Amino acid sequence: MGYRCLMAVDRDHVLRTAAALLTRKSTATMDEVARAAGISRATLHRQFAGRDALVRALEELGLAECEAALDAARPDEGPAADAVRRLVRAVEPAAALLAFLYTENQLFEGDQVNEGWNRLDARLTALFRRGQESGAFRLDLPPVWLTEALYGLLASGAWAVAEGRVARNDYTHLIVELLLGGALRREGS
Amino acid sequence: MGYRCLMAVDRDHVLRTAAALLTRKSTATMDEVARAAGISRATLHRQFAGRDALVRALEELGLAECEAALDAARPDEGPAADAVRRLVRAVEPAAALLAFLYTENQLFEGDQVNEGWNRLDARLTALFRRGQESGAFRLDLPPVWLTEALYGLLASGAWAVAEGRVARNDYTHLIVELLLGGALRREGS
DNA sequence: CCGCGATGAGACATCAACGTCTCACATGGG
DNA sequence: CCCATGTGAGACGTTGATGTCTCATCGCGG
Repeated sequence: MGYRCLMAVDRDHVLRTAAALLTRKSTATMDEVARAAGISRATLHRQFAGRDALVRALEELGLAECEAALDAARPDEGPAADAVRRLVRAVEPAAALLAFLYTENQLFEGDQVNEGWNRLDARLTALFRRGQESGAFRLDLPPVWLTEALYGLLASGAWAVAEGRVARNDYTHLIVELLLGGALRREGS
Repeated sequence: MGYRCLMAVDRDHVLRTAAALLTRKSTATMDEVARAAGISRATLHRQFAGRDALVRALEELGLAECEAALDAARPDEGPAADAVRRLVRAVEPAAALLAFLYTENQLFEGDQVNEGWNRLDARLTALFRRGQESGAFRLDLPPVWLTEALYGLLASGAWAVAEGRVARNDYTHLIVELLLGGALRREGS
């Protein structure tokens, strides 16, 4: 018996290929997704009941990667600003997928948003709140807004990189510096 | 003779209604768009050859509103930071439409992006560059990135408002303060 | 060598949106 | 009053993606 082990690795490969494709072309066909993954449409359909199931699986993948990045960033250790820096750096590989899911979720008109996003939002919001309470972050920008803005900047950055407007290596720096420091020069430096 | 004047006002009304609907549900049907505008699908088709034509028209509308907002903000007068503030305030009414077009354009895979966007990008980039050259903006964030980030924040803000996460009245303030000042408290204040 | 399971290729029906068409209506001007 | 124009309602064919199905093939273990 094969223990279905091959199916598992294939599934992950298909998922990541689909993520890479749908990130670039969010309206890609099931056939295109299958072709991109090097499998037939039939096999794709055997692993994911339909397009919805595929998107759901991508959602869980992106969510898991974000949570993993957040865990790796140790959001409760050290200055909040440094934690944000670590977080953005850690989440960079998943940024494109996150951008896809972020815009995709705009058309889930309130039906069922994966509960996982709420948990992730809560953790991010908590990080920003910690920054405020420690005196490092300003108080007139609500943690909820900072969370939302982080999503937006991650997506914008991913697209800017994809279109060649900014260098891939600058991605983390540009996002972190803008989110934390803003465009204005600081009086201190 | 009716001078076709009624068609003009109807066209504008349809366009704005479509903008409001597609902003919330980017996959809305032509039938839904027509119904939302209070007209029949046939009439909608008489005014816009197809869905593509409708999106193109929306693109021109959003572009025109952005250019108008930029004109009204007088981007060449006074401190660049104040100009950005005026710009965000002026572009707020068009923010939702801009958010729709911003994500919609992600799937124009390089074919034909309306030349108007390039002009708008150039004007925004020039504003940020002026801020750098005047010494007000930091130099390690390229104007191109600031432009891209502005789009992203405008979209994020529009969605956050639509979902009730932030108050509509705070929209301008939140975006401008984050874009210019960042999340960190400034040493000076 | 045989059989089992997974796969690829492709046919097939379904469905939703689209675009086009016709026809009836009603509204307003001549 | 009459007609021209714009409109609503709806039928119709087309298209593209989807989901399901069958069948031939291939690889691998027994």
